[in-house]
Amino acid sequence: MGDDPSTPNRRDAGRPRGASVVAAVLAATRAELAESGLDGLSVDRVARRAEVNKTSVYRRWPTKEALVAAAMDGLRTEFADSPDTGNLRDDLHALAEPIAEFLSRPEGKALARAAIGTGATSEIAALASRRMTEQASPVFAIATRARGRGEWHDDTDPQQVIFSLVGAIMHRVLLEDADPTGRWLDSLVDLLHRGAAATPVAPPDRTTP
Amino acid sequence: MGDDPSTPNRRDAGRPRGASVVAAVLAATRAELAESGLDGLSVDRVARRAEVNKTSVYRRWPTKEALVAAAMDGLRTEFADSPDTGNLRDDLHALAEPIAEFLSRPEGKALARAAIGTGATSEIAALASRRMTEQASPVFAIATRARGRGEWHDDTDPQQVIFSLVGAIMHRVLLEDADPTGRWLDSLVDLLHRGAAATPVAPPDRTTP
Amino acid sequence: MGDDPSTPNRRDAGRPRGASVVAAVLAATRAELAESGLDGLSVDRVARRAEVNKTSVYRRWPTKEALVAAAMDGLRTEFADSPDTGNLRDDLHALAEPIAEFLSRPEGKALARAAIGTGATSEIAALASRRMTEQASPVFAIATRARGRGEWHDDTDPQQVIFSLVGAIMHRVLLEDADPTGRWLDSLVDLLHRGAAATPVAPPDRTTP
Amino acid sequence: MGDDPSTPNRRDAGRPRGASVVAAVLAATRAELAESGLDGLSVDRVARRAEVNKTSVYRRWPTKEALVAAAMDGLRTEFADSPDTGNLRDDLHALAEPIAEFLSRPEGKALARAAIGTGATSEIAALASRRMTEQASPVFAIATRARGRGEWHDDTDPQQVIFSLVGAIMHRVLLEDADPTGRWLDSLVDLLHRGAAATPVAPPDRTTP
DNA sequence: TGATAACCGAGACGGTACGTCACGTCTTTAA
DNA sequence: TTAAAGACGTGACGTACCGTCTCGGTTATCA
Repeated sequence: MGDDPSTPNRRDAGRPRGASVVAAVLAATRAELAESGLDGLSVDRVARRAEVNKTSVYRRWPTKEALVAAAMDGLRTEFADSPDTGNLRDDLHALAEPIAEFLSRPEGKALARAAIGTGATSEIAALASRRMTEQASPVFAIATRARGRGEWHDDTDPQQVIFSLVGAIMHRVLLEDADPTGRWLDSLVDLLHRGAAATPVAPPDRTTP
Repeated sequence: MGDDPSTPNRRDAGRPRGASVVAAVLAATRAELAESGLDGLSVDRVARRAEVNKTSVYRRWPTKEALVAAAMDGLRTEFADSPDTGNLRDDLHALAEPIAEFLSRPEGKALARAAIGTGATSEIAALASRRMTEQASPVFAIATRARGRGEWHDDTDPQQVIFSLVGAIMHRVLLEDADPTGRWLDSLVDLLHRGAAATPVAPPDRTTP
Repeated sequence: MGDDPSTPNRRDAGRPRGASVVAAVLAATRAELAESGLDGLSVDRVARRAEVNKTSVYRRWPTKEALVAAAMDGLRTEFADSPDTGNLRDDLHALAEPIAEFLSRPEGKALARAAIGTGATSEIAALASRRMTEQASPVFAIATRARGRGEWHDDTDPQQVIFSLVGAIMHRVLLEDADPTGRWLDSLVDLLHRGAAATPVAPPDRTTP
Repeated sequence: MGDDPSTPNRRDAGRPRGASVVAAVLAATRAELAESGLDGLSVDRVARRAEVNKTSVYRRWPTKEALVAAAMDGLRTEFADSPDTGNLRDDLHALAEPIAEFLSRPEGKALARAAIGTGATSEIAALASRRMTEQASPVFAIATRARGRGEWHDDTDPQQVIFSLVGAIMHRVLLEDADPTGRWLDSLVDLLHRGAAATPVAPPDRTTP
């Protein structure tokens, strides 16, 4: 006794949490979310589906929010790096494409719905925002490159471009229930490209003399 | 059976539905919606708040959806007529402004959240879409006028302009929890104006020779 | 309108309570009590057994105590009138017999256990006391009659006689798990009769000269 | 595994059981029992109060019953020897007094309640019976002495006297929530003394010639 | 004017889910 | 081996809403 350096601040005592439980619950949560939406989501059913006890769910995730957020956190789509295609239009398209893809998937839709449905202050919305920010960050690099090439309109806020993009896609996916397919997305990117570009842009498919 | 003409085909017998009940319930619904959001909404509480019996609520609106839709139907903002300002940019701004205003109000937010949260097939989303369509319809007139003046870019789909506008505003209001204020909205309209316009647009504040 | 005397203080509004529910629940409660004892009693199980919803149970009986008390209230054994047999000893026996019988039955045992187990201030104990008092009241009549015949010992408190009687029976039934059968009860009554009587008492079966 | 003397034939290896754990747990159990009664008793709370782990409780006492029984076993009141006062009445009083005293104390009450509440077949009831039997055993000596003095009524079963005594006290303490005070106890002993005695007994305060 | 039919308030009812608590078993690390 | 720590399945707790139902009492309209 005395200045015992090995103070028993045992932080790793006790039976460790079974990894399988976490996985099963989160998977079940994602499945339920995709099927029934956020407010059709019941902890009881999630637990039943994961073949895990309700208390085991509550032990880790004290609120439904936290559970959904955790489930969504596992969705980390790898859409981080958008390549330098050499021109603004294709850079924007490369940025938009994985976002559209993500929001087309049931889980992506569910996350978006949940984020919007629960309000801006919710944990879920925060998560979604974080995701979006991660994804949106390349837009600054794109803008910088474009500006270097004289392609960027000075008055354009890069964030506004990306948010318009995302907003339009969300509108299409969540309210119109339509897919953000290739042609549609092309057209949208063209629209915003013209808005962001310094000079008039030739129509993409018609050859200019 | 029988061709008795005096058969009591009385369709309008009985005590008529009190109008006050409708008003009270819808008002209570709107209030609860603004306070607690869509899934914090309980018929029991609405009825209690309206000082009306639960049965009287269910008699008219069989589902929670229908109730919310009816409540929202009373929101008819008068944003139908956008004037002809003589140029595309201001036409677009005149179109965007009331939308932004509507989505800033608590009830507007609530409607948007509800529409998105309940899924694209829901009655509420249908209502929201209808509202949006009503509001968006002038965009075709705007496009036609602009085309007449040689201001409209041929490849631009008017719908896509309006949906980008709405989507960007929704993103700002519902996810970023920020107001779509004058400067921000100006900037957004500029962006989309440039996208929709046939020719390069001079920066709004710098005079070009 | 005006001074309407028939003020709508409708006490009988609403759907009337189904009598069958009450009966089923109380029966189930008694059965569970007899099987599992007081703290083996679960509202969940009672409801399941009665094929009634849990909420329907809670609607009427807010606590487990109240439920048990109500169930026990249905036990009103008809042991109110003890006849005048003409002598003290038989009067006492006539008083003791139905008590012993009641405490031998499973429900009687359960009530006694519950009353004692939950503490003297509980609703159940109050009920048990009431029952006991109802039953014990004839002891005063018995004492009065006996005093008239010169059979009652002046210093004896009638209540103490009845409480000794009940206490002894409870001890036998609840702690020794033995039946208060005829011979044993005879003997107990004899003991207390001698204690309560003014003069020495001859043994019941041996003839005195 | 040869006969290596230094082979750890460790029969006493491992961490020794801390004696303090037992004491702490039993003390906590008694405290909780007195506070919350038998079914307000939770192993979790006991462990927390004793600042001991739940596991350590279960290691020693596999059931709640066993725990309570063990806790009660520490109550050994020293009421074993009742002196020979030379007459039956005072012998009985000397026997009754410590019993009444024990049942007045909170722990005594708790034990009695627990014994009755858990049913006759429970470990606790067995313990209580054992206690009672230990305490009651002198009644045979008392009866024998009284019979020697011609004071004992032949038909009286000594056990029945003691059980009536105990039963009456329990009734008073557990159901009436009253103390078995001196005067009341005197009166009870008188009643049973008269019942047990061979000859009529003079009132204790009036002198007979 | 009176029957008829709908409205309305009140509340019972069977469900489902909520989030919490205690149980007793188990698995792990530290002493 | 014991102890502390805590995960885990089980099951009950008491509450809140859901949507349906059965009542009694109230208005209207129509015969």
